[in-house]
Amino acid sequence: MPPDPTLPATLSRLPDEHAMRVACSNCNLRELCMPLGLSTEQLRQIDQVVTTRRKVRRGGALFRNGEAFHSLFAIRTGFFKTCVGVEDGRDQVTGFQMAGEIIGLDGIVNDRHTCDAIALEDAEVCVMPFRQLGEISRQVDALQHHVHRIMSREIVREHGVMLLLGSMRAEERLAAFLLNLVQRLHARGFSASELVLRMTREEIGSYLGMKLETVSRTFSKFVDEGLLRVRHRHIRILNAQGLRDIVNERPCGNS
Amino acid sequence: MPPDPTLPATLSRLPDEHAMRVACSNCNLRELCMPLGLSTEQLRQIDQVVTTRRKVRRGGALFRNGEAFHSLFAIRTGFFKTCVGVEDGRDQVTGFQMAGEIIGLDGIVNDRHTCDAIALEDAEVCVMPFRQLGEISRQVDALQHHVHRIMSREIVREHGVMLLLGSMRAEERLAAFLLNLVQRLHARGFSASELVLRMTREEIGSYLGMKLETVSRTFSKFVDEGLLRVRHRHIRILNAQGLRDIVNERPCGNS
DNA sequence: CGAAAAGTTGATTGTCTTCAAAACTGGTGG
DNA sequence: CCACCAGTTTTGAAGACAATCAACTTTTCG
Repeated sequence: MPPDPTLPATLSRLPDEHAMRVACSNCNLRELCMPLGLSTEQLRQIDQVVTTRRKVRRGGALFRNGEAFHSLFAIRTGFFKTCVGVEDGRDQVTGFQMAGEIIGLDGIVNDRHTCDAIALEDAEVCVMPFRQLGEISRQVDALQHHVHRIMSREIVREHGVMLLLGSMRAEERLAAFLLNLVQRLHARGFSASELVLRMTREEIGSYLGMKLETVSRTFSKFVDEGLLRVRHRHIRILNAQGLRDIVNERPCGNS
Repeated sequence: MPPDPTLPATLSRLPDEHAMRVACSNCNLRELCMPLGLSTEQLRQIDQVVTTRRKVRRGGALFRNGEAFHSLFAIRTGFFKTCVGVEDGRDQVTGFQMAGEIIGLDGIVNDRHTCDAIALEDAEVCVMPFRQLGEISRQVDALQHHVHRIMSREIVREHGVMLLLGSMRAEERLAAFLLNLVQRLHARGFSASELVLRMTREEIGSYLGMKLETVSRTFSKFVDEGLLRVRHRHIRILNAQGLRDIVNERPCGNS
């Protein structure tokens, strides 16, 4: 099946100025996307994994449910959400992705994407054709293992989300969400206590399995308790330990 | 790393009568675990992926959170649950696995398992040392792709669970769960309308993010509505379309 | 058989959703 | 520059759904 022309993901592409010269070996995000401790020869091979880059405007789709799968994408800049939609209108955000993270793993199993990847701000990604990735990972052990680790990490992350959705209450969910977000941002050189949300309350709610009103109320509650300062999408964490306590303290020892 | 003797998963091992002769090439489950359409030469190589088998008694652990990761496991017989536990006692079942399914993918990322795999009935698994799997998949393209597909399938499955946990109500969750279970059993030659649950109401509840009482009540409701016949763990589906309608019908068109 | 585990059912409570209204934000164009 | 509008966010009140607490039954297994 050719991609549906009524929903051209290409609309969201910015004009590629020129064929952009890309090389992982020079990339400052390499330590996030690629295995460490490679020889110069291996680095040279790795450079062949990424052929091109692609820009996606805010609101645009990197790929959509149903589209043919060809490549994984490494996020260079910007912020994405992935969501699975159901024909009946139900919609679930399955994750938020930022620089250095890999997106598109869902498409491998059936050569077809099974979720939408939407840019929450103007973004640029490295395109990694999956065929080439497989070929080169057959030559570079470290790359093969790296691909396995990335997929395993995603599985483990989703276990965490299942724990969150299956057994936490609204406050615990939001606290865990904020701590996770700020920790990932911190690992990328941003503040450990301040963050700007790239997503709406509704998107947060969809991810956390709660309604946008509940998200908003819970933010307000945290503010009242002196845990956060919230101004629109700008969040400052005033008491990180307090948030951690909310996540970990079982209110009454139940499962 | 040798297995930690303080947490001997080996306790649950049944005595291996002899070194069991194992060969995927003769296995009747091969089509579930392994790629299709292999040459005889490739089949010969694949036979080296599985070195041994291992038995696990009902209630025993195939592996536990924190144990060193060495191998993936293909289930030959029996039924498992995987669950992530938190020190504070919270516990979430992340999946139920049956014959032909692969278990242990969570351990790849940090060379350490991050969940428990517990046998819900006496079981036997094929041990696939991950190192060998990587080596052989470098030689057999189809195997490499197969491993990628297995991991991707798990990611997609978990997306489905997130959708379930994040946006469905109790009845929808249980209906979806039963349909999924019976569909997988049917694919293995069992009835399309009858099944025996291997897990308790509490385990179902943990997986579906609801309490055991709610699981029980929802079963009763389905019985009242003529959708099921339930006797203990023996379930007969009387109206599969009715269950599908419950999953798909949005009660009032919301998200 | 007897004890422990698993399952059912009822009554009550609590959390989150729903519905509703108002305030705020940011971008557009007069 | 300001008014305006759509989208987003906050907050309140009422209601729904599932959790909790509790009692009892049934099943399983040593």
